[in-house]
Amino acid sequence: MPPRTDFAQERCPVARAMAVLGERWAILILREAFYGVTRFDAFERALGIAPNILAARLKALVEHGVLRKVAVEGNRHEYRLTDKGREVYPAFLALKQWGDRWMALPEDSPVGSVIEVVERSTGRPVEVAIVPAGTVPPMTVRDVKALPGPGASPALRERLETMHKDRADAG
Amino acid sequence: MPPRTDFAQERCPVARAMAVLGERWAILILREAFYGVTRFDAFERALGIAPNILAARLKALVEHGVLRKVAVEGNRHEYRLTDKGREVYPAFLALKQWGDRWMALPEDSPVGSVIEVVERSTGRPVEVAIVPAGTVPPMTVRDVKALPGPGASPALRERLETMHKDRADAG
DNA sequence: CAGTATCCTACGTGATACTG
DNA sequence: CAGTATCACGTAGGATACTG
Repeated sequence: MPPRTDFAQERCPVARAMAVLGERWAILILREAFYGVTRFDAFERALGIAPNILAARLKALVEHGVLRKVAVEGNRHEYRLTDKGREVYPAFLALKQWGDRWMALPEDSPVGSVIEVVERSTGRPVEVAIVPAGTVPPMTVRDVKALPGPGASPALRERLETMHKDRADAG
Repeated sequence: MPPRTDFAQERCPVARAMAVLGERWAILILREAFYGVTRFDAFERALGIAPNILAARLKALVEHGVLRKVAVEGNRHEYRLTDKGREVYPAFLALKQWGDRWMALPEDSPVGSVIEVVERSTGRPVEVAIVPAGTVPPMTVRDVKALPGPGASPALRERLETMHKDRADAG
């Protein structure tokens, strides 16, 4: 039986990226990580994912160097973003932008997206764009903040608020 | 058996995006489309994908409105990018950038990436960046050109050249 | 709290052969 | 050329129960 082609060995960097990020849950786990989640059970509840598959996905992400597993007091662990993981953020944001624009559901609020991402220092909304290399100051996930957009549910609103409080910086 | 959770119904736009793009072959099919491929057998050869699965993936992409199937003379067809499909490009480029930086293989040329994307009008290399919304002129896949980078194989070089010749514009 | 351990199923994938 | 038709397989995903 031919094993499915291993994209990690492909020449194309996008194929290799998808070997890590293309798995259905990977990006959603990273989404939570970007929003500040670090603990197993927090991922579990936020995603509604079975613990066995969450464990498998986290393990894969750690093996790929996107997250690191850090022991904290009392055999607890935290899953923290690495630099490699943090740099997924532009791709993530690009996907969010595309999803907002092109994958809206009929029942979605017409007024706007569920989450708005703004520059942390100025509060201005940000976007992902193709630009001539080196012409704009680099901005990372650390420079931005997720705010509840017009379409956000009360539950999401609360989640985002508690997050910003907890956030000591999960570097 | 509970069907796997349908990401297309999720609240998160990224989840919905991944319902379409997260499937392993989808992005690679789009890669070829971005590089100008439109015909079934051209996708088949470029990707080394089995015809049945290519057919299934193309069908899904058409259903999602990312490609359109256009009849041309002599029961031939072309798969052309829609606006929705073209706007995947920033996300694609972001993934390429990340793959180039973080998923390099040991045997990769240390000198640079296999494909370099440059602004069509000026020849300057481009990149994807997070910017304050509305501060840069929007650039699309039509404004850029893929060139063989330092690490490109002769075969790839030739593919890119013939592409740029063929390219009448697959809108 | 942070996972393992089982068991199960559907689907994405693959090879190959065939058709209008 | 542009696919469809079979058949088969592995594995991500899921439910649930259990452990240090």
